[in-house]
Amino acid sequence: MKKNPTEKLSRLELEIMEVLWDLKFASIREVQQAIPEKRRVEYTTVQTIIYRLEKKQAVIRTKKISNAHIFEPIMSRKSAVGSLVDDFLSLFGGSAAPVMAHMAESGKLKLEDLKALEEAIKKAQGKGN
Amino acid sequence: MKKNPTEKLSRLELEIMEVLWDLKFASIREVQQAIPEKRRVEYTTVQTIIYRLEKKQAVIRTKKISNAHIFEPIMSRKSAVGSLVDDFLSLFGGSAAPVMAHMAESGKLKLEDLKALEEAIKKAQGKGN
DNA sequence: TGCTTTCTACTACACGCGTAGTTAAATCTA
DNA sequence: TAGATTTAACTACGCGTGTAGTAGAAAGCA
Repeated sequence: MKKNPTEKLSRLELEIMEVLWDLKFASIREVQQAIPEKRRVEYTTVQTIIYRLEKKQAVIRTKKISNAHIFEPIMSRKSAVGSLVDDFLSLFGGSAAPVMAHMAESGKLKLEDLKALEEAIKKAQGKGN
Repeated sequence: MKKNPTEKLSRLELEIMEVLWDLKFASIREVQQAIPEKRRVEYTTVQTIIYRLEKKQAVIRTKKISNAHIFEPIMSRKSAVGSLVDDFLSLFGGSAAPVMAHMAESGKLKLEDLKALEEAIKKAQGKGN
């Protein structure tokens, strides 16, 4: 009954995980520097978030280079995004259709997107069957 | 520069708005009773949320029946859902495609859903052009 | 070896949210 | 009209999140 697999990440936690998924491993300073200037936050803020990610078992510290710890992601991007999506869909009863409909209506979804999606779904179903 | 149009609603706020959109108007007690037993919360909790919705300009109290206030939604479902969707998409750079892709991959989106969506998009685009 | 820089570890704090208790006023009922 | 019921109005509180400060240890440099 453990609930740790795929704990939900917050906005900033996700942003930092993106950096780590990209770099594979990094120190806190490196993560901070890798955040686009527009959204960059203080070193200690990044530190706090990474510690929280550590508690959530999304990252681990693997080694120490001089006096800096090196962190690596252990939660996969797929599972992180997945739980965010699930959580969001749960607001609408758990099904994707109404959300999609809204995106379509507001022009966020284009026909090309749908074409690509159909392919993806066909592929996924092929795998499933 | 007012930021009130379409303030973001939380999970519970949304649930209560759903009730109000459905009933058109209701007292706090009526809202509470309308929430499915599984998720029903205390009267005072509903009250607190409705007060917060009032501050966010999502509902207003229109009249008083004996000693109970009657509330009505003034934020539209469309704009409420819209800002939630936008907010969520902003986690992924604001575009819908990656989110869709994940839903497709995890089987949350079916081909039938896509068919329906295509229709919706065509209709919306027709309107747009 | 002592000064400077950098990083760690810890703490703080405000705000939103979910949740609900308390107190008092208004209304209903016997 | 007095007691019971229902509302309203206010307050509280813990958790998650974004944000960062501070103190002290470690490492690099002169």
